[in-house]
Amino acid sequence: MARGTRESPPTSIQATVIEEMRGRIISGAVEPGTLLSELALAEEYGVSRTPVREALKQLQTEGLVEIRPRVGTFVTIPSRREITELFEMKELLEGAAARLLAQRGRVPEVDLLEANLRESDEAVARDDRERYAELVHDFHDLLVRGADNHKLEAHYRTLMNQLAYPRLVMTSLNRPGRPFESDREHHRVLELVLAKDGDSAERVMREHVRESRRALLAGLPVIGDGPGSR
Amino acid sequence: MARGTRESPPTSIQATVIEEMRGRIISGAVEPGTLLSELALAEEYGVSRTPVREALKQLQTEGLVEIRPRVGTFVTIPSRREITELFEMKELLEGAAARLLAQRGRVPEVDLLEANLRESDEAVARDDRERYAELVHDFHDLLVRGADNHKLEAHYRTLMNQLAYPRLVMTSLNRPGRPFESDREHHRVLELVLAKDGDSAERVMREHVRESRRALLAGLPVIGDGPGSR
DNA sequence: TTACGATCTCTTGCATGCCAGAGCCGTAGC
DNA sequence: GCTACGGCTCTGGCATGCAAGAGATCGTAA
Repeated sequence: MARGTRESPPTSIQATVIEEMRGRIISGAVEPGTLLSELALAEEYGVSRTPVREALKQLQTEGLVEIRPRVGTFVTIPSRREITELFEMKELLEGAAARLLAQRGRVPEVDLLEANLRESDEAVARDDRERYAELVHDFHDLLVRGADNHKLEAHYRTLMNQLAYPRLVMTSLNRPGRPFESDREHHRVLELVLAKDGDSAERVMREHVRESRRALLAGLPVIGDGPGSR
Repeated sequence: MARGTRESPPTSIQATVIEEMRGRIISGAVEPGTLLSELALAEEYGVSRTPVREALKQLQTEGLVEIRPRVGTFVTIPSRREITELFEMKELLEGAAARLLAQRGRVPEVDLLEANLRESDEAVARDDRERYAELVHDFHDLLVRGADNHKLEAHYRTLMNQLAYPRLVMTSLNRPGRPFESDREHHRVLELVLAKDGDSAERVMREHVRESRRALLAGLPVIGDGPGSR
């Protein structure tokens, strides 16, 4: 599954290729639909096709590329349906994370979340959307980590990679008033977590995800449906 | 992701190996901890190491095997912690599936679920635990499919494969009275789905999963903690 | 001008060979 | 008897070469 961090010592070639390519895809450095030739990548990285091939195969299972046998490997173009599904999963998993975190009580992640919100308030106050986007990312990341369920975390990361989320956050934050609302919603969630009210924390977190999705899709150009909407 | 079914025409060698090995692992035909040598498997299937290697790599991302570089590939031994996490995810995803299904209204899967419960009642009545175990599996499968969210379904399948669930179901059903309770809980869930009460369907489904987990762990021998509990 | 077809090129799938790291086992020294 | 060391064997990591399928392209014929 998506291991965004960790493991620097046993840097096998394919692990390097995986991280590199994953970074390019989720950052948008390579456009969806782009052909990723094994040979071209191998030459670019100065390695043989084998590790590249294995890296692409893993990225396929992560849903980031699509390997069409004997044709080519392409950066996945998410269909509208898939995006909807991904947001459903985001809502689901983050909601669950909020619940689990609330059940755990005061753990280090909660302190970090409080610090995050303090800085978020400042960023919103001075309308620093760039910085606030980072803080939003950190907030959600901390929440999921705080749930202390590695499976949940791994699957969450995989799904968010498919959304290429970092690119999208800015879109939603550019809507007037959205940063302020977002920040307030974060506060409500954390309050409920501190109150150890798992049920409510989950519910409010879900609402927050739905709101952010709405804000995002409203500011997004229409995306052509990919071929794979069944 | 785990594609349990589909895709017979483009049967590449590695796809064959993946399905075969996955089947062996989740059915318990190979013990957890077993060494899976690339060379041995290649000879067994009469192919070269390459497709075997790629198959094992995919099974690793599915969490079914663990590749220790330069050492060997082993069937994953889930730690107690991982099992707990997997059940948390099961509760989460099946609960969400129940909610989503309830929102969809009367779809074909609902009819199939009703048929499933009719047969389940009979199986329980005549104490046919073998058959009832199958029906339980179908029930949960239908529920998740009925949620009509491919991402949810794919991740659910992956997680359940890690649990090697089919092997476990019988354990819980051997507890006196458990089949009857289980069947009744299924009925309650479906009733709420039919009433389109998503909130309650999710809540009851979660309770059901927790109950089945309890029944299962109670009848299970203590498993030694794997090394990989971080 | 258009439609069809052969060919040609690019793609991945698979086989094979070599290499380095890890672990094991036997042996030698204490 | 115990410990430490050295080689041996097994493991996967990687490089490379060939084959087959898919798609584009260009020429030819209607």
